[in-house]
Amino acid sequence: MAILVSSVDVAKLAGVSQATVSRVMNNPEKVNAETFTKVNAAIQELNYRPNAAARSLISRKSGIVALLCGPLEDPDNAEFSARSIAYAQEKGFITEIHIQDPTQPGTVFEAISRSQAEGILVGPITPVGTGIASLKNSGIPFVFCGADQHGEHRFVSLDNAASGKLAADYLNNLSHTVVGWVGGGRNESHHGTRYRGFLETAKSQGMKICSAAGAYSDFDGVLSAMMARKDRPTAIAAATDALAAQAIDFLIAYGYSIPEDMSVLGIGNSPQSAMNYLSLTTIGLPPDRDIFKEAVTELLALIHGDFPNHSFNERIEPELFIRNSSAPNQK
Amino acid sequence: MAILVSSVDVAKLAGVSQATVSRVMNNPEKVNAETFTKVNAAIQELNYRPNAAARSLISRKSGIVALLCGPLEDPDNAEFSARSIAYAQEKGFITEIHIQDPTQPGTVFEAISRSQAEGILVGPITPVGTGIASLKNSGIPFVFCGADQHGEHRFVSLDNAASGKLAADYLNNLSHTVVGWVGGGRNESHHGTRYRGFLETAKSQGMKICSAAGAYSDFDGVLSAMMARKDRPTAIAAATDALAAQAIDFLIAYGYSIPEDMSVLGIGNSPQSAMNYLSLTTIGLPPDRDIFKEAVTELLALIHGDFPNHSFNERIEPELFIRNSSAPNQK
DNA sequence: CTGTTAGCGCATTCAT
DNA sequence: ATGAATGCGCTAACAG
Repeated sequence: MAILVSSVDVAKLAGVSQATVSRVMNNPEKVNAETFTKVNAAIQELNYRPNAAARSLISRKSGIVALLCGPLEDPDNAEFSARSIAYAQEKGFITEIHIQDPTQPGTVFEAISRSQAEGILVGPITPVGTGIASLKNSGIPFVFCGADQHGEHRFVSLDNAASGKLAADYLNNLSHTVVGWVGGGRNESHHGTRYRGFLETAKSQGMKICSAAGAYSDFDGVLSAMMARKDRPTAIAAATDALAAQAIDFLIAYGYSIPEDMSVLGIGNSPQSAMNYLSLTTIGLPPDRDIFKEAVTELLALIHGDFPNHSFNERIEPELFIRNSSAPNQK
Repeated sequence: MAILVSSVDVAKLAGVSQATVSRVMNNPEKVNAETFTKVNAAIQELNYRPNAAARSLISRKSGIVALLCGPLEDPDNAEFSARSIAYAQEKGFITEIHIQDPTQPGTVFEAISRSQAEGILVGPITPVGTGIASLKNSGIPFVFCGADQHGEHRFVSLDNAASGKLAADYLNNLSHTVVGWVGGGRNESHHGTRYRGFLETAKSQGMKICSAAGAYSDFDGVLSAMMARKDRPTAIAAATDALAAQAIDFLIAYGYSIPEDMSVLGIGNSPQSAMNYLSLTTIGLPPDRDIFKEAVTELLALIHGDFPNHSFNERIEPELFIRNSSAPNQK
């Protein structure tokens, strides 16, 4: 923010009042043609740029929306921000990003509550009660997108519990009776919800579950422990496609063939999962649903004061995308 | 930005002057203990948050750095922003992102020049002369990271020309004489530089080059055209790992085995390339170099007014990472 | 059509 | 230690 020249400087050089400079910037039609060119010349000469802070101090609008999500190294977070930013920018908003530190999930809420943002888009995060309360108290409108929603807030998301159920049902249909789960240890709310949906259904069908509290950091150790068991699983379901991909990476390194030796199932239907070198069977949104666009649209409507009272609770039924990482149990 | 309550409101409730409220926020040690608690109580009660716009209007500091890069669907851009944002946030800065629309590469520079940002980090983009000039004129300090640098600006980047040369040399050593190139048609400056380095070296070694102006959108058509030739290549080099991965995806779909039928080589040494299901031979930075951290550090030093005159021109020698997507030519 | 005036919310003198 | 006054750069009445 290097403001070297103010509208007063321009006014002096152009020999007009500061208000006229302001008019040239905002209401050009309400100013005489020759003064307009005169002022514009001064603007060019001094390379004048209006101070955004002063503007928003008056208008109470910053033109900024805030994004809140986990580290962008996680492909789910990357996709969330990529898509949301694109839509917001399309609508004329600048986006500022706040990354939640998994080791201190609470701190980010303070900064975001103090920000100049006109609205907040909450992506996949580790929920913190006081943090959500802080958001609410800030008075800034917010919408959840992708993560599970806690409390009575607006949200749009894949039905995570149903996705877990679908994963269990699918593996059960393939006759897998001992199955692993990867991702249960992560704090993101939607991971847990997916796991609970999976666990519940799998248990009700008499399947045996090896759960692994897998973080990205110690993935190999976690999966080693799972596969070292005498009754090792014949299939692994993961909370996300990225975790499923990591599982495949591990299994290849340890000599397994996919899907002959092991079936692997993801959740998310990420672009990556469709690539032929991965070809991951996964569970995700119907292709015609774009939750990122829907979330941004809702948030901007809130910012503009439209439909302040209409409800926005979109929990979307998942679909199964069968590819080459899964097969019937051979044993 | 929903400011419901100002420092004046707090002052009234606490029975003090507005200046005292300000002191409580910024110089707590310079205020009596009991007035401090009294004011704090009022702050809590009214849920007061200082207005960031008013603050930066006075201090001329926004605590914001701007990022400029291409669409985050490109993994290179995603990595750039992921890493940069993390470092900036670590240092107490909020990051706002500006995405360059490849179809209108010039427009983004206007918005970014007007932003409140204290500094700009320029990532992989399509360079536009007037845009760069606009950045310079804004008076906001900026640093290039990853992309090729144009003019006498501060930058840190892989040596893109040398990377292209290294790619050609490596394929030549593997006895490939007819080789394809993917990515030459993209506008990002570093893609072009990689291509020129590749082309020059390949030609000097008598190799035959099939260049494909590949965009992400019509990738299949472009690669089909290349592989339909009678003298189809035995190896393909790509401007980025992501393009190389797409090439592999295509080749698998068309029945090729990697590397038996075709060698594929990327540039970037992305995290993805090391995964066993891809195992992409690639060219990238030495593992001990972190250009994102270096760029952010340099930018913050500029913002803080440190070393205003020291040079920052880091063009880094590439390394070769041999994995399983490449093999000697069998023909 | 243009100039004058009055704040937006806050930090910072200067008095007291 | 605290209050009154000033101004950051700008927009929005209000006069003329």
